[in-house]
Amino acid sequence: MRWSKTFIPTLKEVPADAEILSHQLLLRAGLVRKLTGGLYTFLPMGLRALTKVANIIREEMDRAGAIETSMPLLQPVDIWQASGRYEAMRDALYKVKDRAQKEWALCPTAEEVITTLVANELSSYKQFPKNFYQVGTKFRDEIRPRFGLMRAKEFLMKDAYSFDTTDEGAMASYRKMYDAYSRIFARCGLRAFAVEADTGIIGGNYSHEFMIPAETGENDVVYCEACNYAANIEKATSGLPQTAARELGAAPEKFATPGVVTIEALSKEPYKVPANRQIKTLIYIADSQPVIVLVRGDDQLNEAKFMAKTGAIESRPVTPEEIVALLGAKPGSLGAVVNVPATVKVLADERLRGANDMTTGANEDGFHFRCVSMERDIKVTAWFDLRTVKVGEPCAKCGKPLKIRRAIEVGHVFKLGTKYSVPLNATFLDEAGQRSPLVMGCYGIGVTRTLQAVIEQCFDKDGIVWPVSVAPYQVCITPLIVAPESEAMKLAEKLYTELTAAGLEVILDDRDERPGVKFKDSELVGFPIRVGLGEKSLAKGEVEIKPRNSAIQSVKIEDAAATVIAWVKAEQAKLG
RNA sequence: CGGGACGUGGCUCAGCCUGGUAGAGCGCUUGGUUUGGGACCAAGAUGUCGCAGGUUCAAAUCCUGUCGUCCCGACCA
Repeated sequence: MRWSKTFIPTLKEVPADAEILSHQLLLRAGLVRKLTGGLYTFLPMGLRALTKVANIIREEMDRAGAIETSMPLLQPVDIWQASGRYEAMRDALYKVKDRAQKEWALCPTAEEVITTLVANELSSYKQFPKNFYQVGTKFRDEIRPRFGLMRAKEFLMKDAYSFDTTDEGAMASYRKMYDAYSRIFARCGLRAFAVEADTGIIGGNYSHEFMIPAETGENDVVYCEACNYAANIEKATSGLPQTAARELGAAPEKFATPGVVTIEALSKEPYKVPANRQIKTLIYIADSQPVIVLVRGDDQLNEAKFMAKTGAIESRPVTPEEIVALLGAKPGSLGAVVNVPATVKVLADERLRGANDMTTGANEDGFHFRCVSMERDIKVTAWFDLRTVKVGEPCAKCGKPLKIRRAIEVGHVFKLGTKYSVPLNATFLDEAGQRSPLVMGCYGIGVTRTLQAVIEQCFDKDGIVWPVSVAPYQVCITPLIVAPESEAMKLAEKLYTELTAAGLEVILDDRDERPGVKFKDSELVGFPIRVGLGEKSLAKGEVEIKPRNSAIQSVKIEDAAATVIAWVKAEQAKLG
């Protein structure tokens, strides 16, 4: 490809509405342009890089035994209603109406479609296991698109769905995808790691997310360097001891706390009740039902855990007005000792189990109880792990201090079980003629997001530094004189032909620009290796070879092609 | 949806407080000089100052509303 014939609108200045570095580089290197919030046009360089990522994924999916398909983007809503996700997806599901006012959904993911296919077409145990995948556009009505391609309304995703006849089979399918994912991200030049994850509305009971460490990520990951434990903070647990038991008074004792409405205020003079001896009482509305949640005063409720444990599809904190109506007191004086309506569930964090001599609100403005025992004085409906892990807490597996870092989620694997196969009737007949639901798994990779994650991880002060596996072109030939009969241009053409014939992807910068402009542009766009052809080096019978990630070297003209080919092959080998 | 910021040529921004002829740099066009790290000189083109109302002799500037963008939170590949 000739630079002058393609379209690479590089930007010298940083666009005002791009905050994070990878988003700025995406725009500055001329990979994409925004149409409007969350919607981007892929320009030639961006599309080539995106296609590279998609093809790496395809190769690894095929290698893992998955088979490629393509499912409709426009889906009938009745299958969404059948799976129960029409409700669960809520506003994230884009809906459109046709001329008959019938409602359709724009594909955010395709469990319903593939399960319907399998239900209709496959019925014998002999036909399984099967794993169907596709690489296609997905739509989500994001509350807030941001960070360029990271969270967009429309994005490219690889989604795969496995069907097995047994739980062990499903586990094996899961493992295959897990391993394929590790290879995919490594081949993209990414340092990815897997963490235990919450399943959210996709469902199932076992799940890992693949994360790219990055300060601009939207996830907090808890990890242990000693034993490799790693989990999304929405799921992570630690090995903290339960609250120590103490001598306990005969009964809860009410005392006046005028104006005290925070844990912190109660921990100070004159009360001096440390936060770890207080019970924090939170009220949520989960699927329109009020629920009381108790965590220790120095702990933070983890809403993802709350959602997962209660199975709620929607929850929110109550309003102050609702609290007064429910418990008779304003926030700051709430507790679960007295005046709790019998219909309201009380969920307590495991860390409070056995705790006594605790202090909590009295459901009366300006009063608290002390000498409260969780077991004796509070009717707990259910105990769960509901707290958020904090940095430095001991690892539950090995006791070493846990760390927390930000990360970008690029992939997610789920063991779904029969969540979709049962309602959508995807069953098989076993050897005995018995009908059972298929055991499913689903596996997603955000392709566009992965592309941006590569940029987020591979850059320097001059621009993108593509791994050869993802680069739009592997080689950039830069003649400094472009007159057709010049020695530089003739040699450039010759090299172009040789390298292309050797199977490399090459761009020839034939623009009549000053050297500085061409060098800066090639570095900004980030081609892995550049061949510079100018009068100075040609006079010595040499060309200049500049890998993007290392120093410039002079090479004899006759060795140029071989050197470049060897370099690219070596880089490819490094990525596996 | 809640909290914050911002909308002025293709891009980055100044001007607004204190109303009075719409600016700079980059980019673009033409000519010339340059030619190994984002050149220089000259001449040009490009704006309903987001939109709609209002105040005023006069609004980019003040007021009201509205739309859009970005940042923080809930959502997720």
